Amino acid sequence: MEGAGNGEQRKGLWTVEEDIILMDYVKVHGKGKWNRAAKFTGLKRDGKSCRLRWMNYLSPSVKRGVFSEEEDDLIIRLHKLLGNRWSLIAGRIPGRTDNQVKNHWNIHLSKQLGFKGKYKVSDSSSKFSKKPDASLNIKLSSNDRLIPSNKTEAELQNVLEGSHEKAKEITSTQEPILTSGFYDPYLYAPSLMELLDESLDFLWHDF
DNA sequence: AAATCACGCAACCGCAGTGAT
DNA sequence: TATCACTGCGGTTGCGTGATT
Repeated sequence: MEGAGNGEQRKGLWTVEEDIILMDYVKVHGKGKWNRAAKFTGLKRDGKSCRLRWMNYLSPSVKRGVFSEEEDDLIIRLHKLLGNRWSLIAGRIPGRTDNQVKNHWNIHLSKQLGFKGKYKVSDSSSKFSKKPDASLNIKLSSNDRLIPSNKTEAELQNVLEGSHEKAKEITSTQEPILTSGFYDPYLYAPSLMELLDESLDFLWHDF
């Protein structure tokens, strides 16, 4: 990573001043239109960089700190089900971003589960070179998603959405508990994990 | 104390999908 | 319908820092 950019675009780590400018912009104009945000604020960053900074760091919904065992477990289960669909996995783990989940997987969980080093694409020409074991009856969608062959992508989404709704029901019937200013869903871990197991059973039935 | 190594994380890159014109 | 701008995603890179030699 280079420091201050040569000319127009700045790259590398964000400064506190840049963070404040971006936060102020979002406070007033809301999220989205990141290219416009970059121009409007005068930040020498492109829209993608602004978006990434907000999504992964500045957003108040981002939970920081170490991953709990429950989160690890959830990631492992969801990864088994979904493959490297980090955004989908992160979407089921409140407060965690796809980047966090991806990093955590590559650094900790892949080793823990005996993957050889962190996952690397062996052939740069192939974005998704890590194909599933052919002996497993897995099909790949147009996006190379891992989907049990007897389930459609829509079914998969429905089940996950259903789980999400159920999870909301479960959590809404219990007293919300804040940990360090963040709502900690894993205080409800038993119910949520049972729910996930149900979903996994459904998806992998006859698989 | 200095050099080296390994790890963790933030950020970049390229590509694909989607919506607006 | 075609084109373009924007957004989102996954893979990868490289910096910062603590541990080890």
